[in-house]
Formats: sequence, structure tokens, C-alpha cells
Amino acid sequence: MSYQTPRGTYDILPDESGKWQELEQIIRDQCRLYRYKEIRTPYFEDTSVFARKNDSSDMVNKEMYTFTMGTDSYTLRPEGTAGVIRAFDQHKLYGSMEMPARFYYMGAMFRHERPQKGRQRQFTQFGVENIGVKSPEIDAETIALGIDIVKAMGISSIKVSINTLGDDESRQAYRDALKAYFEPHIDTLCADCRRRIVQNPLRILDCKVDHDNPVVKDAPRLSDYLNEESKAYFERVLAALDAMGIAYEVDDRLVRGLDYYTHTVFEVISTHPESGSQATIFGGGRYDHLVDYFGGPQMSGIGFAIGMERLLILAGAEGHRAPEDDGTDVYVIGLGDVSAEVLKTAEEIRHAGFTAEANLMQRSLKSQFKSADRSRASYIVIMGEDEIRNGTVNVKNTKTKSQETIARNQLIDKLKEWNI
RNA sequence: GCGGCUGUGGUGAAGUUGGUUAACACACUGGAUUGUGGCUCCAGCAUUCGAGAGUUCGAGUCUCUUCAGCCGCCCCA
Repeated sequence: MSYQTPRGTYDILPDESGKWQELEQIIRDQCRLYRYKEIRTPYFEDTSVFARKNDSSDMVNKEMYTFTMGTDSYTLRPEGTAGVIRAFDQHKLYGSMEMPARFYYMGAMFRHERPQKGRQRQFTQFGVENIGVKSPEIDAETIALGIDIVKAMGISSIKVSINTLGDDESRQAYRDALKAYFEPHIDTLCADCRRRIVQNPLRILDCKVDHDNPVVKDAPRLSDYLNEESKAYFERVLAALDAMGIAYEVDDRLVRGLDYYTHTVFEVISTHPESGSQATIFGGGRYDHLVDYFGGPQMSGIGFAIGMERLLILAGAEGHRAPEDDGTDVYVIGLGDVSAEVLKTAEEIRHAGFTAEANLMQRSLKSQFKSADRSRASYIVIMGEDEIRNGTVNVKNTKTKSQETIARNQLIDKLKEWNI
């Protein structure tokens, strides 16, 4: 009988927590530069927050962890945007915050999928939402923030794909055109796409199953249905990216899995072989109707989410190394039955602001020195019964190997003097 | 949800056509050296081969079931 983490979940052990903390710090630093503030929403919400009507995405329809308590149905959050917008509306932040409101979040998301490298059932996302102002330059700025974070992690093999879905009018015209186009060919499409004709015909375009189907290849192009306003908006997004020197590819098949997107959608994928089939590092887009869907005014927003596990895998593959633990300032060794005095000395050192490990196991001197080595101590304090009687301690500098005997009550001053 | 590969100690692993004692290395613990470490030498360290059942005189090696990881599909972060 043995216990293990549920499928698709994993422990972050002490050896790995350092790189997570580093990534979290880089994210916080970058968000500070862009003046984004953190928002923390619950890990579960009422199911209706995620399962919005007419949503055709797989994520919502077959991958959610939903449970019932009494008559209430809850769902472990599969993505971050819905909860943030719900909070934005619930607290009427549209009335109190300066626009655009800028949020970021970090935390676990849950999707019931078949696990693979870079794809687990509990995974960690960092994301941002910029709400309240619809501006092509804000779209570009949002993408730039994501890219800055990826670059700060030492990842350079990336490709930025971008597309526009157009405004409501353009999108509706295109949907109707696609429906009319695909319906006569319904027999040639995969089962999922037959469903998509009704719910979300745009998704047929980037269907992997029907990717080579000539019917799909020859489908009408969204670009032919964009109205002038949508085209102009997209042109300005691209111009802003150009102005920042961000390279991108326009991919008019890029639709993305969430149904709420309008106008700009984008995806950043890794071109590094280590990323395997889970190459998407971050993705997002603009949404014109989420704020009003949750009961607020009609306001547009844009956001993206980054998969933090994927980011760490790629950072490691590209040679990025998290800073290592630099060892303890002081390691206190005791000889004989002196553990209480060893402990007391270590406490004094800690209270003075130095890191200290105390060996409280009354082991042989040799093994205690070994432990001190492993802890990469800068100084070793050795105290036995004689020293305690005399009110002294021996302090050894592990670099110079020189040792001196000093009065115990001078230890802290000495450590400060040595400036460790 | 579909298809495939893999699973031996703390770690990396060797294990011949099923044959009785699970190699070797690293790590770890202790000793040589009972008050000074990173070297050397010695000793210890898997009643057990992911888990469970079966075939057999005998299974790490064969069969079935199951769990997990990985790869491809799908999905997306």
C-alpha cells in the first residue's frame, strides 16, 4: 500500500521550489513595471461562471471538475479570466478604478485531461486582464508584457502568431458565411466539426483533424468579411507591434479555444524541440462582451494566460538556471551533552540576522563537520563542555580554515565585524 | 477520450532460452581517527523487482488486471 499524488498532479519539492519562487518574482517585477496589480479570486466558483451558455469549447464542455454540494454546483476554475471579470463586476470596480483596470493573477487551474509533459490536471497559470479601454495599442502593450516575461526567463525560441476575429458585425457575417459554406459538405467533416457548424463554425478552421480537408482549406476567409473598422483596428495593432520591434506572423486560421474572443487574438509558441506537442506558452485575446455578460456595463477587455510549468520546462531547456541556495552563515557544532547550549547559541545568531543551523544530534565531531560542509557554512562554531565552562566558543572560517577562540558574548559582534 | 512505449534500492542502472544469493556505481549511515571536515580504507544499506492475481516444481523474467509516467492524437497554458 502506498500513496501517491492523483494523476496529473505533482509535488514541488524543496529542490524545485527555488525556480518557482524565481519565476514568481520575475512575474511580479514585470507586472510592477507595467503597473499591473495582483487580484486573487477563489479556486472554485459557481459552475455558471465558467459554463456560459452557447460555449462550445472542449475546456468547458468536457474538462471541468464540477461537484455538487447540496443543491449548489461548483467548478474548480479551468482558467482565470472568468473569475477576474466576475470579481470586476461583483465589486463594481468599473465605478471605482482608473481605466484601464489592470490585473494579474497567478495560481492553480484544473482541467480533466490526459496528462503529458507540459500538460497536467492541476497546473499553474499566470495571466493578466486589462479592462475598460479598447485600444489597439493596449493590445500590443499586453502582448509585450507577456513577451517580456518569457524573455526574462531566458527563453528566446518563440514565435508570435496573431489574428483578428473582427467586431460583432464582422464576426456574425463570417459565421453565417461559414455555416452556409460548410452545411453542404457536412459529411466530409469530423464529428466535432459537425457540432461546431451550429455552435462555433470558426473553430472548424483550426481543427487538427480536418486540417487537410480541401473543404476546410477552401473555406471563405475571415479577412474577406471584416468591416473597415475591424480592419483598421487590426492594422493599428500590427503597427504598434512593429513600433516596439516585436516580430509576429499573421495567421488567419488562428481562432483559439475560448468562445468569448473578439478582435485581436494571439498565441506565443515555443520553437524549441523540448516543448514537444505542448508548445503553446501563452495565448489570449480581446473580449467585448464578458464584462456585460457578468452583469456590468458593456466594456471591452484583453488578457492572456501563461502556463508556468511550460515556461519552466523551456527555461531549463534553454539553459536558464535558478539561483542556488548559498548555504548557511553559521553552523553550530556541539561536543558532548551540550545541545541546549548549541541551540541557544544558534538562536542568538539568528536573532542577530544571520542564518544558522544547529547540530542537535550529539554525533561524532567528524560527522558534524560533514554536515557543516553540506550546509555550505561560512563559519563553524564549535562548543564543547570546556568552552561552556570557560564562557568561550571556537569559530572557524571555512574558507581560510583558520580558527580562533573568542568570548561567547562577543560572538555576534565578531560575526558582524567579519561582515558575512 | 483514442493509439503506443516504459515502470528493478535514496539515485543511475545490470539482470543470459523462467533456475534458486538481484551485479556494479553514486548517495547515505557507522568505524579506522572517542575535540576538528571535504582524501583513503573497511563495514552496513532492495526478504524484493510499480501494485494485484494467475501459469509453473520454480517468475524480475510468461499471461491477465490495475496504477503511474512518457510519446503521438485531441485539447490548450
